[in-house]
Amino acid sequence: MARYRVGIETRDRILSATRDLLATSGIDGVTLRSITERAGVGAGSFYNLFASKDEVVFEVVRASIEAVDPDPDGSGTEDLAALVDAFVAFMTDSAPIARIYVQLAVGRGLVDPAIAERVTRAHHRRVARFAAAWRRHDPTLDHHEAVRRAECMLAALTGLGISALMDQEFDMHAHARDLLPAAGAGEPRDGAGEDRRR
Amino acid sequence: MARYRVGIETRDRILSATRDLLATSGIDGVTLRSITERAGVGAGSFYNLFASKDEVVFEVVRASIEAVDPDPDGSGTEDLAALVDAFVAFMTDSAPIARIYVQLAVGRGLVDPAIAERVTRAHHRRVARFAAAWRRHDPTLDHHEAVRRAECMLAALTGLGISALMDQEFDMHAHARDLLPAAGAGEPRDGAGEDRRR
DNA sequence: TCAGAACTGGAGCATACACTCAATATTGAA
DNA sequence: TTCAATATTGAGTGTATGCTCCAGTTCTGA
Repeated sequence: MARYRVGIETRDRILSATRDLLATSGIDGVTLRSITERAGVGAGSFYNLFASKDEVVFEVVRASIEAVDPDPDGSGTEDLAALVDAFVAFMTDSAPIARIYVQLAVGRGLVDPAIAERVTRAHHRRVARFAAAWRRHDPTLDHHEAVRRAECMLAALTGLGISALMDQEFDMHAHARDLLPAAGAGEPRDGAGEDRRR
Repeated sequence: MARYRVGIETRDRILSATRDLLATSGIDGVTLRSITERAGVGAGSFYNLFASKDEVVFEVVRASIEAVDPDPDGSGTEDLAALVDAFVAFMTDSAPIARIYVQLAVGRGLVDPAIAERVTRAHHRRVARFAAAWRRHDPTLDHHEAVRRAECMLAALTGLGISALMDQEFDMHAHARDLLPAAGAGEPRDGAGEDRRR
């Protein structure tokens, strides 16, 4: 059944109230009451427009993550530094959204198989992008080694991101830079093989 | 106040019931009711022995972490490999409890300041231990550089641990080994920049 | 103009949860 | 044996949640 104009406006108000609450109070700050109060709407109106509370939360998070994708077109030419910078930018510049994302991915992904599935798929896409960038950086790497380095790099970035979300003083950017291979060399500074400098 | 023998036994039953529930049903499966039912104890007895539900959950997680500590007495002689192995052992061998730990630390630590405080304190202790091990490994490192390496290493381990919890196929041990400095060398294989040695 | 679809608020439902308390029983040192 | 300290019980309290229901209002297009 087609929506009337007022219905669409109400829907937008609810989405925007949810977005604000997620940013300011985290995932636990979002209750049906807080949403409807902030949106200035009754519970009945809410359920006239959304099937459940989760539906509106997922919709907001989905839209927010899409909004900060560094390469939504998938042009596939970005280098390692750009990928790392994009990750750092998401974690630091979009901290409130990043916080929600991490809470959903880790806090609920470890419990809810449906969420785990979504998170794992996104993770594998990211690993593939990092691995491709590794091979552009050093064409002698075989596939497995590139994937391995990508996984280690992403793991380190994830851990650093969590540190940054926990501790406002933490300089994620400085730490993340050290994960990159030394400038001009074909060798990584991070977790690869032997000590090549001797 | 000293406990009577029966009180200590009841306490043990509660701890063990909580541990079982955490392992089998995850953090959401642990309610006061489920704990007391499984332990065969009234709610009042529970609160005679523990201040809150959280307290008993934290205690179980703390004990599980301590159980894999390579140097419980704090003699300060453990090397990097032992620390890394302990972290990996906790994440893989005690996966159910590790899952709880990560959910608590990340899922709730990003929201609840009291939990954030605990997590941050534990994190700093861990950084200090890793940094000390770095300096034992390579006495020429200055304090800051050792801390930096410790932070990067722990961040990477955290990220790898999350991957391992999400994906049962993920070989955390293999990845974690690559974070260690090459055997016999004073140089790290991981994210330590060469530029700092000039 | 107006039928009927879409929308509205908010009281109230069912449920779940952590936690309290006052009465009663058990323990163990002296 | 005494008795203060400790342990135990479980119905009850207070609070919070997501969601339903529905009588009344507003909107829209034919």
